[in-house]
Amino acid sequence: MPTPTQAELEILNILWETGEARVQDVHERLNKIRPIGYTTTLKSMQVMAQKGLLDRRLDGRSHIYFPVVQENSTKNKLLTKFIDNTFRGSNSKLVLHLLGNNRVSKEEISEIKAFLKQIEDE
Amino acid sequence: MPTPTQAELEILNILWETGEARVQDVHERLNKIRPIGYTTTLKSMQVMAQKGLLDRRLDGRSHIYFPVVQENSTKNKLLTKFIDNTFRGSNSKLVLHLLGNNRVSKEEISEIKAFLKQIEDE
DNA sequence: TTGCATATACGATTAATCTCGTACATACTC
DNA sequence: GAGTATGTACGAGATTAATCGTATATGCAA
Repeated sequence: MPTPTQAELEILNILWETGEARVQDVHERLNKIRPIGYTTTLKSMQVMAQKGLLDRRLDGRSHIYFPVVQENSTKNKLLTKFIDNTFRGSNSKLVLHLLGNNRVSKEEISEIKAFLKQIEDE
Repeated sequence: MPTPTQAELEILNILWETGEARVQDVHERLNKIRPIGYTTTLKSMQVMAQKGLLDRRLDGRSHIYFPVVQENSTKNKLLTKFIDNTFRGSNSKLVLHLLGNNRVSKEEISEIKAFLKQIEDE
């Protein structure tokens, strides 16, 4: 299972959210964020299908694409790799760095606390 | 201030730890982790100096390199970018994902809790 | 002074990613 | 049927990152 590149992850994020979509739909959403050509989006999705990240089915003249790889495991891989590279594999270093330096909202801190409590209870 | 690439970050991590080092020293440490040619390390460090990530001074026939960019702010940038790309900018999503899926040791969880408490007390 | 060890400098190559142009095919409309 | 809109397929260019070979310089030892 290959890991997605930057641009591919953007597409996956859209498809994980919508479940499935035509190239046109994906392209419209991408294009709202940054200028990008239609054939660029198309090509990316074709490559992704070829890599096994996506699959597709015919619908009239066009294809409908959907993710093959799971959001959870994919992001986990990316996260692990990032932590290895940047924080030498230390999970807590990452979290402390985040909490200590970035502006993390109170809501976010509450969420984290609640989650820790939940883990604790198990 | 440019952000370091993958390979550059490896070098920075060494230099942040040691403060400064000769190419030879950096190369030895890199080479323990993965096979890499001496001139590759050298070239990377030259490029980094040229980019402003490192600076250097002469010491006999060789150069001694040291970081210009700070560890904290550099990792913060990388982290922010990663969260934007992977978790659409949500800090808590990242943390919940991490705690929920990766194996995080009890020690690490304790560290995180202690840090949260510390923040709370402010 | 010859030769080896240790440096630097610099160019070139390779690979991956991202990008888009162009060529086609197909369907719908006038 | 001609023209337009909407698709796909495919190849090729641009950029960036990473790698290493080769050419040189310099100091030291035999």
